[in-house]
Amino acid sequence: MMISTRGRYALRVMLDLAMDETGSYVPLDRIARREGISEKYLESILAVLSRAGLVQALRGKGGGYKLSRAPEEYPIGEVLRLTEKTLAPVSCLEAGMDCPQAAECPTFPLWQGLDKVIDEYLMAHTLQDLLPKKV
Amino acid sequence: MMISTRGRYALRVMLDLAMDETGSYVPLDRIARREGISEKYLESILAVLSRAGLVQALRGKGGGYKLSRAPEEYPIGEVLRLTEKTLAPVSCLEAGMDCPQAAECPTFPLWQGLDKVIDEYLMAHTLQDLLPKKV
DNA sequence: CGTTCAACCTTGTGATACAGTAGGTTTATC
DNA sequence: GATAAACCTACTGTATCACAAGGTTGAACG
Repeated sequence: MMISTRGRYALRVMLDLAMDETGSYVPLDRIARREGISEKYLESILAVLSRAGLVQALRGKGGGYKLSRAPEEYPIGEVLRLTEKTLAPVSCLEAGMDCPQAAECPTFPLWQGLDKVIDEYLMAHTLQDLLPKKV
Repeated sequence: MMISTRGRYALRVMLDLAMDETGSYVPLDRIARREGISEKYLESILAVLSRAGLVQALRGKGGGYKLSRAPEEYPIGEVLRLTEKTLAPVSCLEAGMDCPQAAECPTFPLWQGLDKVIDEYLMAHTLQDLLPKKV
């Protein structure tokens, strides 16, 4: 499968933070408990999200994590691209790949098309779309 | 990535056979040489395709493999589904999974949608679409 | 100033899948 | 009966995943 636990956790954590009304920092252990995810593993995921600026982190007492933007400003694809090694459906399309036989490979256009379909889908939805609507 | 060398090889082999005009059986070593794929590894892939009836195999002298249908009757998705462990983008959607929390999981519909998009794409194209058109 | 809380950083580990290898067995054809 | 080919079983090195352990730095509060 293409999207591992890592990426799925990342998405759930972002949603968790988005649902936190208060706007103050939420500590790691509370997120982990709410989502039922291993603290230590979650830490490594949040580190990435924090370094990339998707969440703001604050150390020390009263610290934790919170979103740095509004939920509708996070395309799902952006979250996943950070936490997954790649979103490409085949290795031919990965970052520094540039297969030299791509030009004459009869299957290459197929993979490009698949990649496009996936990317468009993931970039078309934002965190906001996944939040339970309160009516 | 979601589609491994295994599935890509399978597709290339099917195309290789589709381009073989003669209609007679093509031995493994010739396919392997033409496609630049390890003979032994390819063998395990063709075994699956043969057992599933996508190709016909003949043993002994003059034997080999050939397609059992016309190229336009092979959706790409069918070939890949056989050779890949799964085409599901997340483990939540895999065969005997049925995550018990699926109902309340806010991300579940997203994965269902992604799965649908991928499946539709792969089932909409056939081997025929990938054959170089002779004008 | 020192204690506490919490993020940050480095390292290790068991399980699994992937890609390929090795060698023998059966089945057609000539 | 020799040969060509598919078929079958088992092994191996590499990499990634999902986590665990333990220590370090930094912010707040009494």
